[in-house]
Order: sequence, then structure tokens, then C-alpha cells
Amino acid sequence: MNTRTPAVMDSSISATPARRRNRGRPATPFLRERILDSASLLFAERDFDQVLIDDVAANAHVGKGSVYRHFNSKEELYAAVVIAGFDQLQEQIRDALGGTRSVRDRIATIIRHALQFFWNRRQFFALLRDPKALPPAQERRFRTQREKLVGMLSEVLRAGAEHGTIRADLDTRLVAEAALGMVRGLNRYGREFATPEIAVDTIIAIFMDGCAVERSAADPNGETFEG
Amino acid sequence: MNTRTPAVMDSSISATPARRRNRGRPATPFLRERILDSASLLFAERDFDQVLIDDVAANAHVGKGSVYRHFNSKEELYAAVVIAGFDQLQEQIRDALGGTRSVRDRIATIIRHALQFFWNRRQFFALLRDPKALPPAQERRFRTQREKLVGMLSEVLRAGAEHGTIRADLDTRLVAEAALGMVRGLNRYGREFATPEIAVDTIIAIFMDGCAVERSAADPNGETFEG
Amino acid sequence: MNTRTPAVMDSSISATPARRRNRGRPATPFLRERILDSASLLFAERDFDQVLIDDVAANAHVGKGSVYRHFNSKEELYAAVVIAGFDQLQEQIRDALGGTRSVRDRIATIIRHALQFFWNRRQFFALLRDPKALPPAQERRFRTQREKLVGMLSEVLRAGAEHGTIRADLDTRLVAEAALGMVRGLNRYGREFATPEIAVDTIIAIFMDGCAVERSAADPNGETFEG
Amino acid sequence: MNTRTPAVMDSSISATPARRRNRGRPATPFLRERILDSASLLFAERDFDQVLIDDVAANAHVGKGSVYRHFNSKEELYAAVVIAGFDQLQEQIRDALGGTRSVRDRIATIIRHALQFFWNRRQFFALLRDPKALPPAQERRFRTQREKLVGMLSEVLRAGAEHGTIRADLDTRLVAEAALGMVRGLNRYGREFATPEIAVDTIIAIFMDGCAVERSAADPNGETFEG
DNA sequence: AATGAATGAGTTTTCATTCAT
DNA sequence: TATGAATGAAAACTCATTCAT
Repeated sequence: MNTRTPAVMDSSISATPARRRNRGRPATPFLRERILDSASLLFAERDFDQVLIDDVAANAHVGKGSVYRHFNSKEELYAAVVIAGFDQLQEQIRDALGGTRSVRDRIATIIRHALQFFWNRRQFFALLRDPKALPPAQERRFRTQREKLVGMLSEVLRAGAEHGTIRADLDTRLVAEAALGMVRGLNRYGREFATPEIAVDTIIAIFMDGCAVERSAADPNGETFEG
Repeated sequence: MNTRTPAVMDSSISATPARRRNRGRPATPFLRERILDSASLLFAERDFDQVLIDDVAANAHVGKGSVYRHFNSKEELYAAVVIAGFDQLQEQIRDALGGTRSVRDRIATIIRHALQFFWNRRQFFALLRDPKALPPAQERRFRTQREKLVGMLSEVLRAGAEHGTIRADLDTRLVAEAALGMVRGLNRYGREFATPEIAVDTIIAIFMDGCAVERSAADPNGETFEG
Repeated sequence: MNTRTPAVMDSSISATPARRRNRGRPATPFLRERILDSASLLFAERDFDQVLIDDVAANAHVGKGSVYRHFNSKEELYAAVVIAGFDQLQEQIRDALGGTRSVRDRIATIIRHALQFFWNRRQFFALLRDPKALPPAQERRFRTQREKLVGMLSEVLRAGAEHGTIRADLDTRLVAEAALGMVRGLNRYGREFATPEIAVDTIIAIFMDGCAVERSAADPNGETFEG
Repeated sequence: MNTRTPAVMDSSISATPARRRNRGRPATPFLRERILDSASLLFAERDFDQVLIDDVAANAHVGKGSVYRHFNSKEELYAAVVIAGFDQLQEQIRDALGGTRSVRDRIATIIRHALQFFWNRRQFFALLRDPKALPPAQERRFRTQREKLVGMLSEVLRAGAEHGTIRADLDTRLVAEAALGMVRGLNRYGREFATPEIAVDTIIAIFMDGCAVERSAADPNGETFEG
């Protein structure tokens, strides 16, 4: 597992113009990374409005102006943080998926890594709260990143359904979203009652086998209630 | 030295009789309700900080001062909105629970009503995002209200487990939170792909029976993964 | 000595139109007086901005609207309070002056009454602080009232000078203002160190005889220093 | 679990050497002074509440934010103005006192400088009006500053009494306050009738020798009036 | 006439962003 | 390029005044 990924792979979001070589003062190495790390830390633990650019700069031991040299706005910085985070998470999952054998295992792997990742990043989902506040370009990138994560789970489910391991009567996209919803729910409201490990086990247990002792007769047609 | 007598300390000088009702300008009917409705609408669709008291007032066709006449602060208004909402939801659920026969039905009822309720109140949970922003008294009321909802589901689960209908190897509190997490997940990210009805069916299907075609061998002991 | 003077003698400041007899509901007796007394009390102890119309109304056991029925604005109410106060003080002084025999005694009487009067009305002078904030009509009345007080002392001094008891080399107006300045100074800054009685004695001692043990040689020509 | 290493905690990675001087935008020269001057001017002629930070900023040709960059609050700005003023006045007095020979001269010097100083700072004392409005720390500094001024005069009086030049039957603190009261009185109400020079002469004449042509028989025991 | 509900203009302060070295 | 000083738009809240009975 890659323990330290360069924060952002895709520089199209960067405020700096295409590097002109050998002109003027060279950029201080890692300065962008330091800012991004500082912002990641702060955005992970506080709400968007509670994070001041001053804090980010101070925490990165960097001048405030430098933050704006590298990111056009606070929103863009936030976007970069989240995108980098999702990238990192996806890479972790991809790595871990390599060692799995069964569909069940793959599903559990994705859920486990997602929960572990967000457990210490309580505010990470927050950015998706009010997407209207974001410029459309960032908004699209956000959705894209999130959808890649959903897509990974969705794809595993689809393959499982095809393979006959996973029930085929439900929309895989919705199911994947439901799974991530459980992750988010316990991430936010389960912290006082459970360790992340217990939270993961609970989610996987529900997700795979459900809570009913006996399966619904109507199943797997999904006509489960109001019968 | 001021030898003047305090002018009026005894009300016998007053021309008005003891009855003090119906004096002054009568309260504009439903003014408080209009403010609350306006706030409900705005808080439901926007983030706390994105809702301006000016907007609330304008939207309610009411002076800004009136908002502060009826609610001491923005936080208090927010609290009133949410508490009223939770009260309404709980009442709905309690009513609906009366007509249920089985545990499965009761669970489905709670989930269905919760999802329906929040489907048009996307930002309703936002209030619990940054509890530090709220005065402790409100904070407690919020928690209490939310916990009542979680508690209803939790209690049904506990009864089901006792009764042998629901698996007993999981913490009911966590399971209830996971269910509400799914509700929230599809509420937020399932809107484009599903009707609320389909969302409800999907959640209940997963929650009761899980996604696996065959149940895990280790089940129902819950020690399913990663040894 | 008159212990309870009707608050305002001159009704031209009143907001109520000329009394139309036998039309509509009769005015509640003493309502205006109650408001004025309440305002006197509050303005005497707090700064203008710290006194809320709500406080005045509540303290008078009167509706807020009634305050505005009787006084067009907060400033006007303040003006009425101060004018009434000055009236009262002047009447007291006039009464007391009747029993005096010497110029010296008359001066002492004025100073003593002024200090006693303001000792419990710390904020009374405040209204003269920023006269620009007042409508010109009130402003003129203020000045007039104050000048009447200054005038009383000034007149006694002038008579004394004529009579040969008081030195004639100083402008009586300035001297009178200086005396009132001492009153104000000890009223504000002497409270913690002296009783009003001691304050009065100190002021009179200085005012009549000065602080020097031996009188200035240049005196009474007033060329007292830089010699 | 977050295995990422905290990005930068040691500054050895920094490109900038240890010397951290002269970095960033240099402070606009005299900007703080401009704000202070502007505030001095406005606070001198208007009441605290009548002075808006917007005015201070505009008057100083400075952004409003800059005012808050240099002073944490309106109160602090006020405090700075007054403290600076008192400091200036005291320094003037101390300098001038160096050239004096007699007690009489010293007293005159203090009075003259005080009056001259406040003549163009009409509202300077306003700050002490409602001490409760000020944070306790500032409040204490205010009192301290003012007391230093009173103390200077008080001390001269005490020395004079010891030396036999000044009557010893009065409390020097009260006498000093009375003198400053005269200064304040003529500063406020004598402007239309006298130049500052005449005002000073009048005050000193009264203060040293009193207004009576013949000294009170009871003097200097001070038990002059009303038995 | 008397009342108290309703109103909205006015002010401090914060903090993202710009700018001068 | 990097920095931190300078800026001003934005928003919650108060309270004098108005208004409907």
C-alpha cells in the first residue's frame, strides 16, 4: 500500500501556469504539497467555514499569498484536497483488491477501506453538501471522483450478479450508494458506540446477509413489504 | 438631596383595570408559522450558513425584526425548525406503526417514512454537522430528537431480536444508524436514479435480506471477514 | 421647599395636540408624569444609549406606544427630563435664596444645591455632550435652561462685585462656569473620596478664598502667573 | 487508518533561510499613525457612539480592515487614542515643570497645559463616562492615565502645603479634581466667551486666591459655612 | 387613548482575496 | 516567486419608531 501519494496527480486544477523552465526564481520545492497537506489536515477535522486560509498557511509554515499562488480560491483548494483524498483512497482500494479472491471479499475490502479512510476525515463528505456553492468545473470534478468510488463498488456488484453470487434484482448503483450511506452513517453517528473495526463488521454483515433471521419469502424479487 | 417621591410604585393610580388581556396590537395571525415555514424551506435546501435571516424574513413576507421577535437567534430558529420536523416525523411514524403486524413491517414502516420525510428536506441533517457551532442547550435538544428517531428503530430491532425474527449478533444501535445511513445516502445520491419508492424498496431489501445470494457460512455469528 | 413639582411646566414640548375637550377617550391621569418620572430615574443613572424606550415604558408600567404618544422621540423625552430637572433645581435654589443674607451665603447656596442635585444624577450633564445630535429646537431649550442656572450664579457674582464683596477683575460668566465645573468635577470624580457635604465645602472654600495661603501680590489685577 | 506522514514539521525542507525579516509586503509607512490620528480627531469632536469605524477608516484614507488589523476593537482603538493623548499631555507638563521656580508657578503650569490640551479635544473625557462599556483592562488603563494627571497636580499641592504655601485644610485629591473640573467647565462652556488664555488666567485666579475680596474669617480652617 | 406587535435602518466585525515589495 | 500587509463585502442583531386594534 502506498503510504504517501503525491497529493494531486492532475495539474489541470493548479493555479500555476505551465512551468516555464529556467525563468525567474524557481519554485520552492514541496511548497504546494505542504499547503495541500495542511489543508487536508484542517478540512478533515473542521467544517469548511471553520477553516481559515490563515490557518492553512500558518499550519503549512507558508505565507498566505503562497496559498493563492497555488490555488485560485478556497473552494479550489478544498476541491484539490478532496480530489487528492479520493485518489488516495481509490489507489488504496485498487491495491487491496489485488489480494482478494471472492466477490464477498472484494465488497468487504471496499467497505473497510472506505470506512477507515473517512473515520479520521469527518468533514470529508461535507463538500458535497451544497454543490451549488462551487464553480461548475469543480463541481463536475467532485462528482466524477465520487462516482469513481461508487463505480468501483458498483462494478464489483455487477460482476457478482453476473456470476450469481450477488442478487440481481436490485440496481447496483443504488445498492452501492446504500453501502456508502451506511459507511457515512456510522462514521458520523457510530463513533461513540463502536470502533471502526466493529463498524466495518456491522456494515458488511448487514450488507451481505441482512438483519432478518429468515429470508423473506418474496425474495429475491424484492417485493418485501406492504404485502 | 432628592426629596421627590417615586412617582408610581402602586398601580392603584392606573386607569386600567386588573384584566390585562387583549391589549395592544393583536398578534398577526400565523406570523410565527410563516417564519417557521419559510425557515424550514430554506434550511431544507441550503446549508446553515447559506441561509440568511434576511432571506427567511423576505421569504416569509415579514420584517427581519419579527424573526428576532419570535426567535432569539438564528441558531434558535434552526433548532425550532428541526425539532418541529423531527416531532412531525415521529408522530407520523407512531401513527403508521399502529397498523403494523410484523417486525418486518414495522422496520419497513420506519424506513419508508424517514426516507419520504427527508426526500424533500435534503439539508435537514446539516444541523448536526458542527455541534460546536450551537449553544449547548440546543445541541442537547438536537441530539435528543435525533436519538428518539434512532431509538424507535433500535427498539423495534431489539424486540425483533428477542422474538427471534431479527439476528441478535449485532448492536441494535449501530444497525439502526446504518439503516438511517442508507436512507440518507439514497436521499442524497439516489435522487437522480430512483424514485423515493424504489429507494425505499432497495433499502429494505438490503437491510432485511442482504445482497448475497447465499448467506455467509459464519453467519449469524457475524465473524465474517478477515478472521 | 417644594418637594414634588409637576414635571414639566411648559407643554409646548408635548406631542399631544392642544387638548380638545370632551372628545374620545379621556387621557389616563398622570400617565405623562409616570413616563417622565421613569425616564428621569433611568436617564439619571445610565447613559443615553443605555436607556431603552422599552425600559422607560416597563419602569413606568405603561405601554411603549404611550411613550410615543406623549413624546415625539427619545431625544424629546430626554429633553423633557432635563428641562424638568433644571426647572426643579432652579426652583429649589430660588426658594433657598430667600433665606440668605450675604453674597457669600448666596453663592454657597447655589453651589450646594447644584451639587446635591447632580450628585444623584450622574448622567444629567451628559445631554449637553453632543448637542449636534439634538434637533435645534431642543438644543436651544437646553442651552436656555442651563444658562438660566449659570445666570443665577452670574447675577449674584455681578451684584457682589458691584457691592464690593466679590472681586471685579474677572468675567462673571466665566467665573460662574468655573464654579459649575468644580461641581461637575467632584460629582464625577470625587464620589469615591468624599461625601457630597465635603465636596460642597471644598468647592466653596476654593471658590471664595482660593488655595494659596498668601494672596498673590499682583492680585486683584489677575496677572497671576508667568510673572 | 491514515498512514500518511505529517507532511512538514521540520523546516529544514524550507527553501528560505532562518532569517525571516523583510518578507512579505512591507508595512505602509505611518498607516497605524494615520488611523490613530484620524481616530483622535473624530473621538475628540464626537461622542464614542457617533464615531463609526467607517468614518475613521475613510478619514484616514485606509481600508476598514486595516483599522481592525491594527486595533482589535473599537474600544481598543479608543483606548489607544486616549492613552496616547494622556501620555503626550503628561510629557508636556513634565517638560514645562522643569522651568518652574515656585509652587504657584507649577500649579499654573499644569492648569495651563491641561486646558490648552483639551481645548481642541472637547470629547476627550467622554471615555470615562460609561466605564461599564469598556473591557475591564482598558478601563483600568484609563483610570490609571487620568489618575496620573490628577496625581501630578495633587502632588504639587501636597508639597505646597508642606512648604506652607498652600492651605493644608483641604483634601489635595479633591482640590486637584476641582481644578480640573474648572478646566473642563471652561473648556466646554467658556469657548464662546473667552480665549484659552483668558480661561487659564481666570481659573488660576480663582484657584489661587478665590473670588471673595476679603477672606473668610473662619479661614483657613475651612469650616466656613452652615456651621 | 393605550397598547404591544411589527418593522428595518444602521453598525461592528470577520476573513477571503488582492497587492506592493 | 514568496510573503504578509491591506482591503471591503457581507451578515447577525438591536432597538427606535410605526401601526393595527
